[in-house]
Amino acid sequence: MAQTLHNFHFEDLLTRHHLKKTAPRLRVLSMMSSRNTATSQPDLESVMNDIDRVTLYRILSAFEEKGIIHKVFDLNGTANYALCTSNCDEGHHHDEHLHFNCTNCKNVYCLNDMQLPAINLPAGFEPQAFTLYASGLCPKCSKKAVK
Amino acid sequence: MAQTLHNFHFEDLLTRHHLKKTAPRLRVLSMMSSRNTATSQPDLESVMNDIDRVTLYRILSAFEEKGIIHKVFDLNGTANYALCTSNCDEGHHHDEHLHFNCTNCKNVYCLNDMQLPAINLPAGFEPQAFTLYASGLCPKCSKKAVK
DNA sequence: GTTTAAACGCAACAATATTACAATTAACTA
DNA sequence: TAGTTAATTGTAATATTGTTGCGTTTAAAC
Ligand SMILES: [Mn+2]
Ligand SMILES: [Mn+2]
Ligand SMILES: [Zn+2]
Ligand SMILES: [Zn+2]
Repeated sequence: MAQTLHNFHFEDLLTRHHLKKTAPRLRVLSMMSSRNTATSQPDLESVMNDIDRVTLYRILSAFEEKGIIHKVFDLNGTANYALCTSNCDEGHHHDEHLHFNCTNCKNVYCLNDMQLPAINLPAGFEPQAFTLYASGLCPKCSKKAVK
Repeated sequence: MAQTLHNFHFEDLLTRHHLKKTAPRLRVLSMMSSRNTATSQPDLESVMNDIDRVTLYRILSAFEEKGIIHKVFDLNGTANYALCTSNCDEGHHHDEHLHFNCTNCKNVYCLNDMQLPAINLPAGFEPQAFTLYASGLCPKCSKKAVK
């Protein structure tokens, strides 16, 4: 996480997905990759406050469609966005990892390594995707709590 | 589900939680208990369109605080509400069951019997609650799909 | 350099949610 | 049973989040 990705990586990413390289898009990618947690819509909006809100929404939905980022709602129903690390395809994500929502700092962590256990459902239900959330204290906040 | 609950049950419920028995509250309880799926905020609002929106929000948050209902966001981030069946306490829910969101009819099902498997997290994370969602086709919609 | 589809910015609007305060009423008490 | 009061409701104003339509700009292709 917080791996040092350079601008040409993002430019590459955009080209591969047939998206024009534009300043707003590169900024969104750069911001997201600089964090080790997902970024909430309000955060995005305040940091990118010189980019039009509509443009931001369009960038986010384009990225999501292309499989570049995924959207996850936190416990308060707020949208959070994070880069996909699991080679998601256009229109087909497979980010079935655990999301951890800290009740203290509100951050949403993508725990990419945590695979979901097998779940079986009552007869009749035909599941296509699973999402697992955990909430509680993240490492930083649990340390503070000990003090 | 869709168990025939009578008005005096709800009145009882309200008294037990030190909530005044009012028409809007009884109607919300009655509506929710008549369904076997969670009720979305838009649904609630349109069915209860003669109750003020603010009142509705206040009823919902009061019920949630008291452990009478629980709130679950569907895949689109829309709030859905369902009665608690797991003896939730004031300020402390334990509705850790699976929620199934049908991609066709959009209904949210509380699968109260499905317990979550044990999940272990990376070091440092201190989970307090888990939430598991599945999406796909519900029994009704999967039947239709076969035709 | 020209062309053009894609992307952006702006304005208007829709949906969801919250806050402040005045009016009403369910529940308690005398 | 009437009177009192805190809880609840209604109303208005505002905030936040998200969408749509349309004119302008620009990255990319030729
Ligand atoms: Mn994630
Ligand atoms: Mn439920
Ligand atoms: Zn935290
Ligand atoms: Zn269905």
